[in-house]
Amino acid sequence: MRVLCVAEKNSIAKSVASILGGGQVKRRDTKSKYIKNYDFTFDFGGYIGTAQVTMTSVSGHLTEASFPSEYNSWSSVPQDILFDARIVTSVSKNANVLADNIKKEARNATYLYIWTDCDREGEHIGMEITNVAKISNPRIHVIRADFNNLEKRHIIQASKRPRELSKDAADAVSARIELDFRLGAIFTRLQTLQLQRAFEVLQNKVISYGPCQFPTLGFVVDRWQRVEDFVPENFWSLKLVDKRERQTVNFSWKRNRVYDRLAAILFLENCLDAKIAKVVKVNKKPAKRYKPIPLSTVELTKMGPKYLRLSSKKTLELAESLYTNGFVSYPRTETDQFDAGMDLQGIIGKLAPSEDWGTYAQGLLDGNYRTPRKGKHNDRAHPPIHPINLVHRSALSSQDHWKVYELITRRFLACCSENAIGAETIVDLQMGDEFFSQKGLVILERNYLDVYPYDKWTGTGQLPVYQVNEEFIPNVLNITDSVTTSPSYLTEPELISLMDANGIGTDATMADHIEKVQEREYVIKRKKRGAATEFVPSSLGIALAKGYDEIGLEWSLTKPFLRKEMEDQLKNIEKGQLDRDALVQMTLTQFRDVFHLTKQRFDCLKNSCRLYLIELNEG
DNA sequence: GCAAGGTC
Repeated sequence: MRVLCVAEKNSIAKSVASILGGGQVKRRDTKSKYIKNYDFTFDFGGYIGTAQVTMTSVSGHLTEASFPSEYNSWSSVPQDILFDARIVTSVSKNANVLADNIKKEARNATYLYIWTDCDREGEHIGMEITNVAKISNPRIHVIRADFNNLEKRHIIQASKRPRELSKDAADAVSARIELDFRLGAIFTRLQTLQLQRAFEVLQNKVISYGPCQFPTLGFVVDRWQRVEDFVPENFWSLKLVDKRERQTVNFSWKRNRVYDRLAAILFLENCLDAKIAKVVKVNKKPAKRYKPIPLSTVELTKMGPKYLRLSSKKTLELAESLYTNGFVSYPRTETDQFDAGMDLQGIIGKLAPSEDWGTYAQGLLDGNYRTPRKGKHNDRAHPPIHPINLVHRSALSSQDHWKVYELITRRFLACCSENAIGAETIVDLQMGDEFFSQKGLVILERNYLDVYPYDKWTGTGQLPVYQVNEEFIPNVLNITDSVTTSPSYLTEPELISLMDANGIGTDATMADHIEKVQEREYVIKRKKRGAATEFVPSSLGIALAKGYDEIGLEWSLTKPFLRKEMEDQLKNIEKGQLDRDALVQMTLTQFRDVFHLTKQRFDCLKNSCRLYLIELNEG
């Protein structure tokens, strides 16, 4: 009996082989330097029993979609033909050696045991592997492992309880692949050809459309528009100052601000008439600053730009490099909760010899350890990102590698710590009919803050003593006038939050889309004052967004709704509630209308480009 | 020369 096991990536193949094979695993090289074949014997029990096992892997998707070559010419093929042109699915160039490996290893196997990640893409990759294996062995039996972590007991259990691949999940992915491919090609060709023809400055540019890149651009343009539309407004506020015990206490007005000067004067007069302020409430309560939740990919890609001066893309790349070198766990995960079974203190133990956070880690082991908080996500495939091994900064290839490793490690230690604890005093005053209040915060125990410099919690200090019902005459009582400040342009973490909330891209691809809109010169990253960066749309980016708005589609292509709707429907396919072909046809019908209207009203895009690329640029 | 999603 021979069983061929295939995982989504080498790291899983290696781990699973070492669990199932015990110490008796033989490693064979393949023609790919990333992929190995692992041979061992294992008793699967049940109908398979003891078998000779080869465990190998692919490296993500094996195949890619393309049109037959007669559709290659942009200029001679009308774009709308691509709505129903045949799509050829073939093994992608760099996956050929992997496909050959599977064909060869499948030849003498009775079972093909799929060990891809248990998510939607993993089911599809499983189908791709199946199709390739059946070329050399049409009779091979296909089963699939149901696993969501690499704990020994769990993996052994999964090996004895296979299930079938989910056709529904794979169908959802295949719908996504077809739609993204067709629509990307159709609208990219349309926009590029028409705009290149009309504008000299665009002649060498590809004006791509993508269902993720366009909404990404849209978010940047929306914020830019809000900044453009901003009109400063005057507002007025009451200021009440009390001086006692050599402290100056600024009370803030409960109404915060009013936009009418006369109103402010009336409120002030009401206070002045009362002459004295009365303490109506003194509330002392414990205050807490919660430690962070375990680190997911989305959160990591936000922290890079925010705290490390690295782009989201670069942050993820560095984390991947740390992962392949065995320093941190798998960096592409939605999970922000640790499974109860994980030995977190064991990891802390490995971190304890460090000269950077060793003392802190030892403190956790000596009694300060607290169970991490749980976030709301669990992809049932990977744990939150955490350190695997201690590494010295001199052993890493760059300072940036160290910055990311340090962030992941400090985040992990913070997760295993106690919340920061403080004491808060809130004093409420009444003067006439108006109310004022001030808060004093004293930090009592910093706890996780000691190892986690990315969080700041600054105490405002102790307030002087106030007694309830005490009355006093304020030292200062007057009106302040100010002007509202403009919103700021979108930052990278804000953009990622918007993409995340609207289902644009996946955790691992958001950074790519952000990179892509810059590469296409739709969006420009620029430095704010200080270290931070912000995104502004280019003239071309604005022109595209405005132009599509003008066309008057029900949902503009630069808005996130279309993608969000598609995501929801993919979930329905996954649940078996919607047919794959039905969704594809429905969506293509919808986009045929979008295409014809866009083509018919293409002048909107041209006019918009003329305005933003030429006229406004000349001024 | 087109997309987005895996992965190294």
